[in-house]
Amino acid sequence: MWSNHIKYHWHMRTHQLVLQWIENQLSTGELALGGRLPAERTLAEQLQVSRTSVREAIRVLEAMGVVRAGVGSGPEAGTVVIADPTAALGSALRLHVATSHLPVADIVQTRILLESWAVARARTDSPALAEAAALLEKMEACPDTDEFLALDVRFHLALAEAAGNAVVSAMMGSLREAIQSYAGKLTANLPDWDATAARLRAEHREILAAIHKHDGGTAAGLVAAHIEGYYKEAGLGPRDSDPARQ
Amino acid sequence: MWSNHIKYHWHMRTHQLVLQWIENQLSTGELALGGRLPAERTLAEQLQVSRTSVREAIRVLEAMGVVRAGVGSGPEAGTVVIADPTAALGSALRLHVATSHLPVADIVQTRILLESWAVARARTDSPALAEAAALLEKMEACPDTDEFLALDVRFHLALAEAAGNAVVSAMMGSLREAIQSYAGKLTANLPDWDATAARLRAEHREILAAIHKHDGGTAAGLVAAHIEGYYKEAGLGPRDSDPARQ
DNA sequence: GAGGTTCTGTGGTCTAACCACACTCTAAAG
DNA sequence: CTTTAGAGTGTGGTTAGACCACAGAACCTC
Repeated sequence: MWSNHIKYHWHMRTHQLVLQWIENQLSTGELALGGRLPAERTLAEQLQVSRTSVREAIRVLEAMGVVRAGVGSGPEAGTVVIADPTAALGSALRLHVATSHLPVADIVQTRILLESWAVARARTDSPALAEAAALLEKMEACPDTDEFLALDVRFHLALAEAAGNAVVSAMMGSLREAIQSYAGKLTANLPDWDATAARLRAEHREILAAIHKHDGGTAAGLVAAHIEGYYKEAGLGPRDSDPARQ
Repeated sequence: MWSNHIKYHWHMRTHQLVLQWIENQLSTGELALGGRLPAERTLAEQLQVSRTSVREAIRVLEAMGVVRAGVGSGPEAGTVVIADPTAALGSALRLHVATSHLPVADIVQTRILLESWAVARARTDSPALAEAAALLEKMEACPDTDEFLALDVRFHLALAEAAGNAVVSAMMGSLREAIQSYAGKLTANLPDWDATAARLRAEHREILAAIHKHDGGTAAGLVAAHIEGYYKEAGLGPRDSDPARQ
């Protein structure tokens, strides 16, 4: 995005230079996950720029989930490299939804796409599946609606992770916030929450069972129907909700 | 991401406050697409923070593709609200690929997933399809390999847009950089580029034809085979490359 | 009226301070 | 000797104020 744009007369802004330097360090492996960036003042001196510019670059990386900044000293302090792709995608999605340029219906549709794909190829031995099962247990005896929804989102996230595709997992994770936010609003439209919750639990069990029977196709269909059914029941179905099919 | 973290003793950083304020303005519609933020100095005074903090917030928004900052005066100047979801996702993906936490194989796999889904439900009357056809024409007489690849990426991007899902389009767009970067590297492994290029063109035509015949299923299959075939020919197939199926 | 010239407001950058924090070291107290 | 209270050190967080480059607008001069 920043570099590679062969625009002559393009005066690269200073913080982008810092960004480029750090990205290069990441590419060459000189900076790896868990590694720490030089202190802001040090880095500023090294690159011959002001600390301000260094900080702007770090803010961007932080928003992207690439680093985490911590004050003080010790292992928790300093600016350390992390890997949280979800952070960037999630914030970006939320912001663009705020500008009304990413319709909620599209998000639901995308969720169905990603999730049905993921369960269709979920690995039976994935630890994420075990986590999903555990979450399902918790949901069995969960009286609170909000807590139930939170668990529900985590359950679906776990399903998405079971396919073992980091990009798909990250994208699903980034939808999490958006999903939880309006899923909560939708419960108000439901006539009988207890009945709905019971149905959701039952459907979750069916999905897990299908996965364990290595019946990916069925699992995908169940997931699609599950999500679709919820939004339809709440009166806000995606504009075209059947999953990827061919 | 920023708020909602119910951590007591959590001192929100100043630039996050600015971020929150701006996001709120976007949500309520007081700031809309094409609108201009108050000048940095003005905003700093309004929110009773330093200009530095305002700038850090703006840097983040800029990286997310939410605003564009321009110097000088006139319509091109100032900090303007834009909508470029691709920017955020693209940069984030590139950075996380740099940290080796998003395997290329996963990206290819995700590309196949999104793209085959998109063509399966492409709207025949979509302007994106017309653009795809135009790009195809250009590729017919394109001697340069790099240029051909650039056109190829744009062609596939247009296909993804034809489904009319903004989120899917944004995600595909964000993969663009990553795709083009290693697609270029892969050409070195090809024994006969001219032959390959001819085949790719032919496959593109088939895909477009299938879409226009409203045969989404066939189109999806063709796209999957098309992408998969290329990477296999170059000796770097995704680890599991068949598209969503049920 | 056409052509410069100055004015004004914008973001871009830098410096130099100060703060809060969390660990580390040290020296006094027991 | 152990414990503990305090100073020391290095980190990011924040601020104020200054200066620059830029681009349009308003103003003059010819």
